[in-house]
Amino acid sequence: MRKTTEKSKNTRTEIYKSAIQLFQTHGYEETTMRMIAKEAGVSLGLAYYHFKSKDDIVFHFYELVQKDSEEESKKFCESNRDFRDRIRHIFKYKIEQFIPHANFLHILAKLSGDPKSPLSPFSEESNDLRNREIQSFKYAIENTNQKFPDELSEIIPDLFWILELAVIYYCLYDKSPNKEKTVFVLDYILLLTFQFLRLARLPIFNPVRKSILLIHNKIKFNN
Amino acid sequence: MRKTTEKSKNTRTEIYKSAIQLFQTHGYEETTMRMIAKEAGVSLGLAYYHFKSKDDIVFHFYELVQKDSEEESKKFCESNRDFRDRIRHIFKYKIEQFIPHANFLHILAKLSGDPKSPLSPFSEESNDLRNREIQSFKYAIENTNQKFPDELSEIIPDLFWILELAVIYYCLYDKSPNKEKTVFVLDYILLLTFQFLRLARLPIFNPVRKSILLIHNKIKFNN
DNA sequence: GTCTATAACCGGATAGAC
DNA sequence: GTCTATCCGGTTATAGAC
Repeated sequence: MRKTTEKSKNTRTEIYKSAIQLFQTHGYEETTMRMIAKEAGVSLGLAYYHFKSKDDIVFHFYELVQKDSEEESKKFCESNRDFRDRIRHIFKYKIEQFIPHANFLHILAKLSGDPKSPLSPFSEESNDLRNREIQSFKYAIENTNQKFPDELSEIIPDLFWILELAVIYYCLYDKSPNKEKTVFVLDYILLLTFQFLRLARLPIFNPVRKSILLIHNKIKFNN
Repeated sequence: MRKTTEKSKNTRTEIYKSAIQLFQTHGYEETTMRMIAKEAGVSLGLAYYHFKSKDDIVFHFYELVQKDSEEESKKFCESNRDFRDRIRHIFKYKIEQFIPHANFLHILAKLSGDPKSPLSPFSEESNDLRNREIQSFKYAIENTNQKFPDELSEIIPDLFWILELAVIYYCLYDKSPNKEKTVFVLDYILLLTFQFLRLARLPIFNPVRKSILLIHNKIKFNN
């Protein structure tokens, strides 16, 4: 499946674009691989040569979103030193990327819900994707004035990754136009998070921090 | 699809048992509806008469688990007044029910991940299931000596339901034998939860409680 | 309403020729 | 890399028996 020639790459892109367009207009389930192939002007077999399954196309969509939001967040961090702004931007940007594709986002949820699927946030195949996303949060932490609870600072990126997962899930279920419910809730989720981070530095929080560290250490989802 | 006769009920049960048994031994994907029908000694058509899809069998499994754990938790609450014990028991019991079925649990995750599926925790169809589960937590709160943060006490059942959701998800992904990783982590999750509940009653937590209430009010997943 | 039997549809996925 | 033919299994349809 190496993409050596330029032509091959174009074909793959053509198939991908046809698929996404059909997903948007007809919905995922209603779109058949045969339709995708026809729309892209190629044979069914070729579609499967480039994408090993229908789901795989959605996985590719997710990869592109991931790559894009990574670059965007890096760029944003360079021009902005405020941790809260950085975090808010990472979350907001990802949601915005989802908005035009509301018609087939539920497949993301379905796929990621299956531990066997490469799209599962805990699968082998998405290790790379996950680590890169966590890396974005690590990046956001650097060169910022934000103070973190001492022992927790190491695992803050992981915690934010989990929070992001939760927000994304909520977003996938969100039926409101332009995901406005998610956007609204997000602000308060972040408010809560930062309120909590501030309190978590207090001495009375010692046992809580200990528990969190212990749990995190046991779970170790990012190898 | 009304089950009037005893015979019909038995047939349905037979199909269900055959299916579950095959799922356990061969795995969900490897088990075909034709195999299930054959194993149950009925025609393919009849299998579809009793279950509208292959997924529907898994949904039925979840219903049974839910019903069973509801009754069990009610019974337990009658003999035990300690809130922590009650909560721990609800969580543990559910995990234990999953253990023998580790082979096809990933389908639960997949189904529930799809907002369109009746198994989705936020879908219309599972409103009833969800409300009953939340009811279990409400039941656990009654007649107990546990103190709760004032304004939060109303929404504590909902919060525990979300926590349970998270634990179940972790459990579904857990590959360790007999879900021992989940069982281990669960204790610390609950420890953390109760540490937090205790702290949440302090005055410095006023703004945090406010945020939680606001978010909960906006989300309103249980209609 | 419950059940059998069988054929057919449909679409995801694969094999193998070129 | 690309195509055509084929498989496979979930699902549906039909026609009839009790």
